Amino acid sequence: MPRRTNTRERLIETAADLFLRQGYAHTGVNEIMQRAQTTSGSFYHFFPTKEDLVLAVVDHIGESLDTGVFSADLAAVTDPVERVFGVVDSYRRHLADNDFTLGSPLGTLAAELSDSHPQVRERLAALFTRWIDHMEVLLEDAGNRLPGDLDRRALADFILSAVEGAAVQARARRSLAPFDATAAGLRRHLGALASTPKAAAAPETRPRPAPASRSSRADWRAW
Amino acid sequence: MPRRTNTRERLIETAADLFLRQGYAHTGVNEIMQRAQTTSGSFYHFFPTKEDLVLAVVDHIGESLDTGVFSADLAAVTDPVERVFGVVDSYRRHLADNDFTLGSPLGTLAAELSDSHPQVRERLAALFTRWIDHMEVLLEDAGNRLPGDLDRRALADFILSAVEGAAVQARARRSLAPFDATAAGLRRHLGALASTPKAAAAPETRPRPAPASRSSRADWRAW
DNA sequence: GTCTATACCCTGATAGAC
DNA sequence: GTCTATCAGGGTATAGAC
Repeated sequence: MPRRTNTRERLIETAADLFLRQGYAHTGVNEIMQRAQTTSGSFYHFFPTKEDLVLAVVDHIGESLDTGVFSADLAAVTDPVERVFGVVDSYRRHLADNDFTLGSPLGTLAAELSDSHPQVRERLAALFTRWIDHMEVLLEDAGNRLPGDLDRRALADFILSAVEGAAVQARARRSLAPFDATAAGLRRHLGALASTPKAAAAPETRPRPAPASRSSRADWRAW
Repeated sequence: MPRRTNTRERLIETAADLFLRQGYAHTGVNEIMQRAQTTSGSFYHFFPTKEDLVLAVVDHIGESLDTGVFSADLAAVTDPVERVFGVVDSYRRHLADNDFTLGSPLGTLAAELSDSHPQVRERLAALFTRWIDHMEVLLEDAGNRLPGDLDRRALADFILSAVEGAAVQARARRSLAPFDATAAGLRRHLGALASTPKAAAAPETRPRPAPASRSSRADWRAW
């Protein structure tokens, strides 16, 4: 008895999981179809080609950025700088909860497909930019706790690089140690930047949408 | 007239180039053989399986770490902290010289193969560790220019994460801007750590092997 | 929208002469 | 150590009934 309502979503989520685990090229459409409990007819009804599927996967990851990592658990944290580390911690949980079998969605796909699949690369580049946009807002929100002349966008680039690299390193070494060392480095870095605290100025708070009901553990598949 | 002396090396170098460009799974042994000007008989004489080849590629990258990135151009720089940024800059040149078609050797292979190819993952993990070992030595060499209680190994982890992540990001965005922002972040970070300069103490110098003759531009294939 | 059956190619790998 | 010829299997994708 085939589920007939959400086949497309099942395919996308199944593919996302497999692509992040084993890579795009190493994952056959047959495997995707089997795990998603569908057949060839359905698959190619929704996705004319395998590349169309990975594009949909990237879009799916993009949607998940806003609804998951950027808001879910993090909405509860009011301090903008702490929200930065909320994002960092969501990467950490992603690694630990899956026992290092899943890489960072953006970084993993980017590493494999940046050169050979231009359309994928473009969309991933756009998502990296959105990640930085979001981070920049948080750093802006930190207001006078960071130096006024600080290039917040460059700092966001730096944070993204550190987190993505930490994820790759942690996965290869199967250890959270390099990730934690990286996170500690970022903390020290932001701490040093804020080393001229304006007499512990009250943390900036902007009106924020009410936190959505959230699961106790944010995992990236549930983004 | 077949070259009969260095077929094995040609195969390894050709494969390394292709794996870093397009990925391991996306690169067929046929393509490798053609580009290396060899045939199936030779290939399987040296490498019983495709995975044996990628293991050899990883070992090759490992050798190149010492002979290339870690020593070539950098041996000329005496200041240990500047040598750290010499390594960072070798990543930058690697990206720019190849117009973002090649990723970081360690990070690219790790991202694709960490979960599906345990042996590859193990060797890459060992190389990451060696990278950090090397970096740690440089940071030790910096002596009293860095705080005595600073965890130099953790700092090395942080630097590696930042550089690897910056490479992925730069490749996806086809821009050096995120890389440069990351490098600038690292500079600021090390600068802040050394913000208590012991009245500009004379830079530590340790006896160092004479710099080998070096090409004007260090590219990773020539590691 | 989903099913079955299948085309067709390219993949990694082998055999055996030279 | 290198060559040519070839295999078996899995890869993506298609056709057409329901």
